[in-house]
Amino acid sequence: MSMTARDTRGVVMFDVAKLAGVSQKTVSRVVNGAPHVRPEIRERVMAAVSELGYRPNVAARALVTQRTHVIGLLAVGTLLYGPAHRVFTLEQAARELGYELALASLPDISSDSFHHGIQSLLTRGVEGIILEVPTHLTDVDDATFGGLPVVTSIGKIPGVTHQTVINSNQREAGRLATQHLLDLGHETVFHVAGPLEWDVSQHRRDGWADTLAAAGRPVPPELLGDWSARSGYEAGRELAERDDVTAVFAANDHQAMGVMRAMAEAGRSIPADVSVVGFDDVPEAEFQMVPLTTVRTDSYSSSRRVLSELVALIEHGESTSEGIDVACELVVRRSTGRPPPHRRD
Amino acid sequence: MSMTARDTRGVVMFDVAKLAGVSQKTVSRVVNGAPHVRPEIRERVMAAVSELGYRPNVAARALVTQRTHVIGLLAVGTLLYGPAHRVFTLEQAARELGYELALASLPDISSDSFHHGIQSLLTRGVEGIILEVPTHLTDVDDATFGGLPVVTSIGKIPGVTHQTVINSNQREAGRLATQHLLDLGHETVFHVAGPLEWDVSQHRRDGWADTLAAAGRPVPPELLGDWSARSGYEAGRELAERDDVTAVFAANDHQAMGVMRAMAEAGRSIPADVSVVGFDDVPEAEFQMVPLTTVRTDSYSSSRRVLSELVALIEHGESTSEGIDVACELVVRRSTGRPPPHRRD
DNA sequence: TTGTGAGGAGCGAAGACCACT
DNA sequence: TAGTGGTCTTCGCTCCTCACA
Repeated sequence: MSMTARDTRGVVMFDVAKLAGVSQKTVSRVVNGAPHVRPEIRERVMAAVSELGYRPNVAARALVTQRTHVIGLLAVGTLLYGPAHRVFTLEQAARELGYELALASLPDISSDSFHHGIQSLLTRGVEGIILEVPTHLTDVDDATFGGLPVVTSIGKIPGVTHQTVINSNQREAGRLATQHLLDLGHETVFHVAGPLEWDVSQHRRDGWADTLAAAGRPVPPELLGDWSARSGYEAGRELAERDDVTAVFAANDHQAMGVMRAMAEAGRSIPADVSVVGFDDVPEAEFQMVPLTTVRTDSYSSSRRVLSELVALIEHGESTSEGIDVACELVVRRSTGRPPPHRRD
Repeated sequence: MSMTARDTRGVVMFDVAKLAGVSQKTVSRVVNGAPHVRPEIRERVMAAVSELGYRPNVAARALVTQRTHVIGLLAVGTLLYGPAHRVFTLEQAARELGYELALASLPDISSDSFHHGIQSLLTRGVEGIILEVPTHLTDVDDATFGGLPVVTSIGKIPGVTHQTVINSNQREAGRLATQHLLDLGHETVFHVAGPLEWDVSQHRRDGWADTLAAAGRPVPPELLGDWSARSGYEAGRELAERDDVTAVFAANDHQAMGVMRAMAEAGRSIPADVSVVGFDDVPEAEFQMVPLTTVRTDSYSSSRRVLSELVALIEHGESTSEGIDVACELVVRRSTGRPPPHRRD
């Protein structure tokens, strides 16, 4: 008589022990790969485990070991390419290190939902927290995170001790994009920023502004987008009205697409009349009707760094390194070129 | 003397009880909103809870209640727009119903990683499973899922009893797209399908083929993509070589973008020479240099349906409904138009 | 002695049951 | 008798202690 599926639920260690003719403790040893078990007995136990379809109860284990092996991720804007991509690479990195990810995606950028999210993670028993939210939300102290280690790629959080900051070099990335356009001969570069509540927006913008300033060029006021192609389109329409716009750096690829669309609609051709640079290198950027020049960051290795930092903090209570820099790279395609030869003064 | 952050970890119900001057059981009642507690005592307990920063231990609770309130999601291709979007809408829907999502994203479409994923979910103590993977992987029976309820939008799984199938109408969607192109006067429609291991690819393709057949039109062999813009581009280059191609239906928007790129490169203009329809209505589809005509499905309501089905199965052991249809809608933009007037025979 | 196994306590919370009003 | 609150047991597992080769 074989077990039915339903029965499987109720199989506990004791049942396995009984079937294998050993003590429950021995089963525990086998299941956890502990030493001091004769190979013969080990096999007998394993056989009983698979015969009964035994599966250890994580709740019971967590209760006694005081460990959950769960890492909390607090994120915003998970419907956007960047954040979504980040979630999945982090999830994969977590799995590789023997942890699971508990996701709390905030519905909006408010202090309320931030604290809600944190509470929810703490309640779920996470052992560490990854913060992928704007720092300005984090008017907090150690108590907010229940003393857990915190890792973030968005900048140092004042008042929190157990934290590591991964510098993903957004500023440098903004510099790369801008310098590329200047090198092509553009007088200056216009910028369609992301929402300024996001730290990355600020960093990319700062990189842009710094580069222009360093080159002694005028720094035009930036336009603001919300990461969407629509917002890029709207900004693009404004820019298309001015005939001194020959180069635009958008804070992400989707905004850049919107800019390109607006330019096309206004009869400005890309890159002959206007050059456009994006950010993210989304997979389809290369296959736009005008392939998009963009900046790519190594998000995989960044995620892996973030996670190994956090795991080190959790398991040894110490950080393996201080600031960590992640590489970024300019990918030049067809949407950028020399400025048009004839320009009014 | 206030508690430090670290101490917060060790606060248990008994501590709260002591501080409030009641029994542990009473604290339990208050925390769980159980009746038979005087308002006065309730408040006293609440005060103690927040003073100590008490937070219930999920593991202990799960152990005794035999409930985890966790739903498992098995998904593939989570880096793609469609699946990623689905994960986040499902996660939100789960939260709304008081559950959490445990995500297992498969690294590849193999039977091995499928079973690994399932095992991982079962070990995590999920109470139900959402399957977002190709059905052909599921050569399984009830035992595979530990007798847990299963919900899927990809089609009925043979051999599994506790399941509900949400029909997301992919076939109808393929029909919509194809009929739109025929209505515009195109002789026939070419198709760049997704990987045929994915059920949705098959359904969309079937909808396309059926429509052509029903209209008595030739059904050209479909080209195969892998969901990426690159694969769309490659298919597009093949199509661009033929001068009888005036209409293309791509199985997703990114493939459609690749097709458009290839056409542009070959000097075929859109929609004057070639019409292109995509699928998904990704947010940037509207803001492509030629805004993309596409098919949109209501993924939010679909996710909500999937989840409420599963929760009903978990909590009452029964399905609230049989097959469920989810709406889809054609969004006509600029990438489709009448076929070019002059065509060779 | 040193491996190898068994027995018992306890993790934190909830439910059955009992004891007061 | 109802409403309130407390006591004791239990969930499944791991660790500590101890017994046996």
